[in-house]
Amino acid sequence: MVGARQFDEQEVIAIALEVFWRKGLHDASMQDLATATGVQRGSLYNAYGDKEAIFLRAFDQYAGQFLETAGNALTQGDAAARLQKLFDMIIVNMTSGSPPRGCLTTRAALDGAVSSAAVRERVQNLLSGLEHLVSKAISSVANTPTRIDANRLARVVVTFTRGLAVMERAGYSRKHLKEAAATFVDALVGNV
Amino acid sequence: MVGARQFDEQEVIAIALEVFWRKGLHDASMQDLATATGVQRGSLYNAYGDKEAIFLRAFDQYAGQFLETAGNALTQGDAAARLQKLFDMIIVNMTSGSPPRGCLTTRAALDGAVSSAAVRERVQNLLSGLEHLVSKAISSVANTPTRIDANRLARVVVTFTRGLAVMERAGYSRKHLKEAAATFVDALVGNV
DNA sequence: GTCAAGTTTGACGATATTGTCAAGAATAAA
DNA sequence: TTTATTCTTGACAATATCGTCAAACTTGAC
Repeated sequence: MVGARQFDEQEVIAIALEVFWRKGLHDASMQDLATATGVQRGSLYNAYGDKEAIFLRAFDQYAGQFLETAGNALTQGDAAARLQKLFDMIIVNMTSGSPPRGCLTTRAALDGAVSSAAVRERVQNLLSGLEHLVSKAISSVANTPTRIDANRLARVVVTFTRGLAVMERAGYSRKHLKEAAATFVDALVGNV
Repeated sequence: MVGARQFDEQEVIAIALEVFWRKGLHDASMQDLATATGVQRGSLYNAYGDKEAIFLRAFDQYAGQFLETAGNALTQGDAAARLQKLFDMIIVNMTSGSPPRGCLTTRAALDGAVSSAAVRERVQNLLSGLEHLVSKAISSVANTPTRIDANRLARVVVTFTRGLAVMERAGYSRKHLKEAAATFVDALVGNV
């Protein structure tokens, strides 16, 4: 191919992910991305079309990593331990950095600029993917009789993770979030 | 007082509340507020100073109504019934309108423009106010032995309400949200 | 080396939004 | 009715975006 691209796409998308994570899809400008990546605005437009396209690439990369990590967290121990590990992972994920960067997915879901069907779809896919993992993890624990349907329970768990993301933005520390998650697991276990 | 204000402040704030509810603090412009209220931008600047000041007035009005309604929902029946009523109220609140307007508080918490300490403080106050109401409602139910501390449980309940708000933005219908809330209550009750 | 194709660059016009201000209008008090 | 005070109005400058484009540049293929 002639006229080769002058930048490393992997790196640019990775940096864009950080920018979106910090500022959100709406608040991150093309100039922000250009400055952070060292690639001029015009080049980014040429390579990807628009900001949303860059976001979608970054989000897809993030979603893959996230679901993989979540899947790993959900493999060991009984139902309570699995959920606890999942929450630990998610809470660390959203409270890392200084200041904490929050949850990319939740921010994307709430972003006013999400008139875009594509972004909404990615968010839904990630959440339903997580729901599926949780449901499998719960129902695959051999000796845990489930009074409540695993799918419904999984939806509650996913919804609670979203709640944690909001509470983080409201000012809750990692410690507070972990305490809330522990209480949640404690309240559920033995009654499912 | 000479040079009297030409508009009804109550009405302007009420309309501003609707605009912020629809668009969020960040996305609603002064021009949006001017158009919706019929009051010119200059007059709004003169009367309130800036957009955030208008938001704070609108939010304070909203928060008062919200907590009052929440308090009413939490007064009848056993713990499960009270929580169920609270969730019903909150879900109806966030799924009203077409398209659904979502949750003002959650949007404010996630809004990128919330570098403002004042807005964050209002959000925290509303959430802790709700937490307090829930805690009181749970612990005041006479014959409900609480294995888990009422305050901790209340925090979990509030966190879950925030999760519902996110799921609504992700595309969940009123029906889906009610089902999730019912499952949540079902899973908790009998194990608290 | 030459060349064609894709990439980069810097500038341009178009919008949108903010906050301010001077001049005119309206009002309640004297 | 006069007057002082406050409000309203429309325009202004300052930014910050976006998306586009022609010209220059780079690169790999021939």
